[in-house]
Amino acid sequence: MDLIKIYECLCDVTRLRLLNVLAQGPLCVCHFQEVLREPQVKISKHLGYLRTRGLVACERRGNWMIYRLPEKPSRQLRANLACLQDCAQENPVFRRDLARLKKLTPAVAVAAVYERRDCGCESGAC
Amino acid sequence: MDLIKIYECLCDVTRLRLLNVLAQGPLCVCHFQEVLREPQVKISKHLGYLRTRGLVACERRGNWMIYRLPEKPSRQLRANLACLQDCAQENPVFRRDLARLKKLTPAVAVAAVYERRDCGCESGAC
DNA sequence: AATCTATATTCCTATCAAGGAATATAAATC
DNA sequence: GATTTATATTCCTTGATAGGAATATAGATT
Repeated sequence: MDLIKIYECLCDVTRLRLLNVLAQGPLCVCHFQEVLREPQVKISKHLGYLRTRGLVACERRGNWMIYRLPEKPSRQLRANLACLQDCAQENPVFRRDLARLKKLTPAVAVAAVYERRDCGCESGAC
Repeated sequence: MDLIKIYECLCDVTRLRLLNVLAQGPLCVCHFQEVLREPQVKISKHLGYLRTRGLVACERRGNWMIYRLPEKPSRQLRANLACLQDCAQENPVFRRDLARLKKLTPAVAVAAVYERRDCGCESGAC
């Protein structure tokens, strides 16, 4: 049952945080590391988990791997992501992540990161 | 994090089915067995799992144990139960369960089962 | 080609959950 | 009090997952 797969993805804090951040727009792994303050393995593994189950998509750009929410999520996924957004509002952990996300690109709107055609990393290579 | 606990409860088919049925009103274990067509251990264990995590409450009435959704669910639980209801609509498994539930008390509205002050079992003892 | 950077994978260990068989408990009935 | 009915718990095995250390890969840079 698809629904189960979705819930399995949602029952880990790290994955919830990833999805919550992704709701603001695509992001590369190195930025997730900064935003969540979690080790690379952990971030990468959980993103992989979400990817194999269709909750996120990704695309390589240079060295960077850009993750995003799927373009056409199923009704069930859409409903649950919306519910998560609702529930995450009041939670300090999620709010802190979003605060750090905004700091990542000072003076630049969060959503604009990828319109600049790089991932925001220093080298500007991507 | 409370939210995680909720999602952990939701990532098992049997528990989803139990919650879906409970959304129609309280029910005793023996009726869950009939509705889900699953063995007693399985039903009882999953209800216990849900109970210890606060997703259902229960009350003994004679030999029967009546389970119900909590009277004052948290905002997060409310949101997720509503989301589940939404998602379950289109799923044949859930629909079949509800169909069996209705058959349990022929000529009686489902919600009326407990207003009759018994659990609907033959002996009428509860 | 050697190196660097970003990301993924492998290997390990520990924990948890599911399912079933068997048994225990608790209340009702005889 | 013995039995029956409804439900819970224990014990067992099996499979899944999380986390981290170490290593591999893939692309960019020099």
